[in-house]
Amino acid sequence: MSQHRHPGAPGRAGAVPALPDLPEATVARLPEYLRALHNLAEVGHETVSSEGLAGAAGVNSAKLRKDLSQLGSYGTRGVGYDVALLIEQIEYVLGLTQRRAVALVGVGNLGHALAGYDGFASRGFRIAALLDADRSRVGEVINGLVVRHVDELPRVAAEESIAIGVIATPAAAAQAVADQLVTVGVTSILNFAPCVLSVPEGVDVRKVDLAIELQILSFHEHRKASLTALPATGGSGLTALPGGLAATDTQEAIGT
Amino acid sequence: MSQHRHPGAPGRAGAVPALPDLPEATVARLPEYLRALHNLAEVGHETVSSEGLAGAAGVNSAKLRKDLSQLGSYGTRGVGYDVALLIEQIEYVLGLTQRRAVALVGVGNLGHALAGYDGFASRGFRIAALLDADRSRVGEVINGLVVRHVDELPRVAAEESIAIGVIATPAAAAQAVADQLVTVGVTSILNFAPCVLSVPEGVDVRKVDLAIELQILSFHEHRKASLTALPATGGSGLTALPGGLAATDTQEAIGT
DNA sequence: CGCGATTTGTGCACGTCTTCACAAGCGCCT
DNA sequence: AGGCGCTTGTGAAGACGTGCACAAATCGCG
Ligand SMILES: NC(=O)c1ccc[n+]([C@@H]2O[C@H](COP(=O)([O-])OP(=O)(O)OC[C@H]3O[C@@H](n4cnc5c(N)ncnc54)[C@H](O)[C@@H]3O)[C@@H](O)[C@H]2O)c1
Ligand SMILES: NC(=O)c1ccc[n+]([C@@H]2O[C@H](COP(=O)([O-])OP(=O)(O)OC[C@H]3O[C@@H](n4cnc5c(N)ncnc54)[C@H](O)[C@@H]3O)[C@@H](O)[C@H]2O)c1
Repeated sequence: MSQHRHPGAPGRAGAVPALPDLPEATVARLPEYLRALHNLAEVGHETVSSEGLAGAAGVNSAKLRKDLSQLGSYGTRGVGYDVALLIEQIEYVLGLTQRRAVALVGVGNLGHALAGYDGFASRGFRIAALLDADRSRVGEVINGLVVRHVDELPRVAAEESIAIGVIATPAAAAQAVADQLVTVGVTSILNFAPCVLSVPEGVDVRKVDLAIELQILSFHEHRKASLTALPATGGSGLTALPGGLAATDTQEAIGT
Repeated sequence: MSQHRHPGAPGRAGAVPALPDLPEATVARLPEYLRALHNLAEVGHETVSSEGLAGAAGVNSAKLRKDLSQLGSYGTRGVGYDVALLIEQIEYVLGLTQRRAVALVGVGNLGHALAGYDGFASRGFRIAALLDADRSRVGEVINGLVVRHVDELPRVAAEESIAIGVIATPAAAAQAVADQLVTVGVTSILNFAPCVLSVPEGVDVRKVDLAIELQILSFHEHRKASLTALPATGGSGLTALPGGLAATDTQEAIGT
């Protein structure tokens, strides 16, 4: 019964965990499901239906079921999904069973905020190093970590096994930093600098650009403003649910 | 021929220039083109080919041309696009001809970084207010702006015309803040708190979740690692695709 | 004035993602 | 045991996004 052998969780595995080749869109949503599941677990839910979880994660329930079926997951018809098991499954697929080491390069305005952020630790990551080019910042201690000079990157990479590099330097320096990260073997980069990075094949880059998000919102504002002649749909009022559970799935959140 | 009236550039506008109904994917890329165009303009380029701009923005040139054609934009065959004109066009479509006012709620760790960020001002936005619930933070001056209590939101909204609300509070408070923003008429929200927001129809929400980005990267690390263990498959593998496309989801190798 | 070089704009085919709708499976109750 | 209500997993259809390949348009030059 509880002996559902899940595809490759640490305990047992046929041979190769055989990571299914998940669609990118699914991969991007798994972390959201995971967050929702942790919230549910905290409130004591042992199982959850696709409808319930979809609501908590802000997606369509059919999409959620398809996503979960993709990773060979196990729900029970008529009952739903086992929350704990599903957490374990998703964490395994996302590679969160090992706590990955993150190197943060650029400890300025934004870097400070990131360094002090506890969301890293609580979601499967560990800041292994803070690096900056400014010698006057080197030595500063943030959250128990000392800022080291970026030239020490090779040494740091040798000491710790850096899985992910985070770039929070000005755009002008970002490409150089990316090159350095790649040189020391980093194959995943999260870039906060507003610029395009060029990296060799096999290296993944994701970017976060605040201004782009705002500009997308601006576009929709503009569009909405130009439609003011249209009748408003019956305002249903806001649903204020206790933080954590959002039941209505009617939201305009724009994906990707 | 020049009869092409471009939608409504500053010069004058008939009335409402009927914003074309752009695909979301296109909207999401326009800001990237805009950034690249500004860079090009700074270096003195007066025109740019789709190939050139696509390179600078990190996308496929056919996609770029299709995007630009969507917004009825004008290139000149055999020449390319006029950089200044294109900037004007895109800024118009994105609604950046008016500098939009942003209210930032939650001036903590992250909020401080955002408040001190000059990327707002330089990309078409103006921080109109800093708000926090913690009375001990009220009165603090950041970057020339004073932190006000969140209860003053209605007054602030009346004074300034807030177009966009940015939420940088803990997740537990985010829904309540969103409700407050909606109440005072804000219809676009950028949410940094790791939670799903429930908002009435007509309100747009975009979210930025650092942990999700990291977890997506983690998945690809995991997948890459599980492939390294395997023998080279057939050997077709990675034979230096010249500038070809190896892009999986975000971006990978980009030639210039 | 016409020609060739260049580059845009787009028709088309293909792949990915979303959503609906429903059969199959499960547990509970009688 | 059997039936009933609930929920999953998935086939199929359609919407959406992508990239190729090429005709149409424009410029510069002889
Ligand atoms: N502050 C924000 O809220 C915010 C928001 C979105 C994006 N960003 C982007 O994030 C980046 C950082 O922003 P910021 O406000 O923290 O800037 P900042 O100037 O405060 O900090 C940049 C830091 O990077 C360091 N640095 C510069 N070159 C370096 C190099 N080659 N190697 C290592 N470190 C180097 C600097 O010494 C400095 O400490 C910028 O690209 C900015 O556009 C910032
Ligand atoms: N720090 C980061 O780098 C980072 C990165 C990604 C996401 N986040 C998220 O951003 C949010 C803020 O993070 P932080 O590190 O700045 O936290 P923080 O605790 O430092 O700051 C939160 C601020 O919000 C204020 N606040 C609380 N309730 C409020 C309310 N109802 N109305 C107005 N203000 C209120 C608090 O007084 C505090 O000043 C969190 O949800 C966090 O998960 C932070």
